[in-house]
Amino acid sequence: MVKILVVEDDKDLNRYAVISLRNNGYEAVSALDGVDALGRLEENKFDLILTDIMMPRMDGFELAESIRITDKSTPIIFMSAKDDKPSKLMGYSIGIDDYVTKPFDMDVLIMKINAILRRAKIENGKSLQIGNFKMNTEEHTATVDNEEISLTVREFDLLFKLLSYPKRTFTRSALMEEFWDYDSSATSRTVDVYMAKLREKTAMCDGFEIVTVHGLGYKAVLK
Amino acid sequence: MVKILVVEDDKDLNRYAVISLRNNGYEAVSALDGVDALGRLEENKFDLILTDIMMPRMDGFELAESIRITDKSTPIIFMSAKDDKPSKLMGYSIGIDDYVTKPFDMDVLIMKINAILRRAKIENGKSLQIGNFKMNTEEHTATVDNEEISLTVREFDLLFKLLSYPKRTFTRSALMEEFWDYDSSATSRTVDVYMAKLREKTAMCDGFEIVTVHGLGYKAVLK
DNA sequence: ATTGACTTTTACAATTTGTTAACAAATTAC
DNA sequence: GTAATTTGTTAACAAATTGTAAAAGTCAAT
Repeated sequence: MVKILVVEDDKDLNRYAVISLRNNGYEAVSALDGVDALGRLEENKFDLILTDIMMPRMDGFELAESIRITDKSTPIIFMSAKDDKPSKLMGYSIGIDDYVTKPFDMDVLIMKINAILRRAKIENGKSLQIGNFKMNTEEHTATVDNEEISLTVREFDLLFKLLSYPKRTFTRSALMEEFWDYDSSATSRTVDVYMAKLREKTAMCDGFEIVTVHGLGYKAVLK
Repeated sequence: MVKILVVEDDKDLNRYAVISLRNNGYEAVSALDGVDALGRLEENKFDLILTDIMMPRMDGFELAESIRITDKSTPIIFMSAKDDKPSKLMGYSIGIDDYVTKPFDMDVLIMKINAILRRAKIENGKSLQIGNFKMNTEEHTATVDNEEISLTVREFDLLFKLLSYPKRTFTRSALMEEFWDYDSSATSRTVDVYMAKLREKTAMCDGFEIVTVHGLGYKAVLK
């Protein structure tokens, strides 16, 4: 599930944005100003940040700058009543991804978010087909030659991730960071066990193969 | 040099965009309509496409759709006098990255382009090509004439480092400090063994050579 | 409480990689 | 030119990583 942080001091607008995002299949969390937002960011990892510019305590510029110090990649979209050029240029120079002026159309904003997430390669679940193998995140199903194979949640997540980025190598720790609880004490060897299970379960797949990158991790390779 | 294709039938605006982009350090090529654009795209690879919507022969929607059939990744920005919502939604659903309405401010457009290109680059890992040899850190692959050669993590790291700074000499201790654990007790002679292995594995490469700098260390030299 | 599905750990074998030592070859210092 | 030093190369051994099966742990549903 894609997580979006909505930072906006106008409670009505905040609520409207959060609800619209949820209706569009996103997980949305609200924050009322920059300071509040930084707190949320410490607790959770978000896939995108949608923030107002003018806010009490800490404004959008300061927030974006503060985020970009440590995090160069999480997409940031500014929303503001200000349609002035200096604000836009300022935002872009800090490293934001887009800018919408209030009042904005929610449908267009959703599309912008989709476009940016697609570019950032954080897609909101979908289906995937490689050779005779299909996966669907909404139904949580996986089939080989239209024959369903049962995968546990972990297996599903890991396989979907690997297949979403074929050829790209993932370290065990990267995978665990993504799919295991922050405080999980599981050994990284656990990943190996899952890979063995996945290899067994996907043995009949003709389109890909799970390859070990010795000393690093695993990757899916198309064939 | 980043190459941008400007597709716009209004010759004055086309020229203005091309010149502005060039002034901002981009290489810009102009096309007058969708058909013309597809022709340019066959000749050349572009890093971004900036296109009008309403054009004779083939409009922006058809062009974007046609591009997205084979190419899911090159960023596309629509520019149009139409500020209507259906056009925007239509564009985003085809898979464009952004939308600017005419008359647009060139400075803001430049910033948008920068933001999108930054995002598009973060997406693909660092890669490197020298002659018939390619390396990709994300995939952790190395190929000579598109034939994959297997490198261990150490070999990969060392080679990538040398090739990232051709002609620059690295001492054994500098390399070990970078790629070995700080408490590693390995002799610096170990590096020599790696260089021997790398020379053997990259013997077929026509673009570079690993050269010993007697008394100092090693460097990659382009040829 | 028991079952059953799933997750995690453990242990050991198999495999791959890293390191060293030895000697040959090349380079430099004298 | 010769000795001293540095580098190239190889192969053997040590160390680390990975595969796998089985045991143990967890947790929710009955």
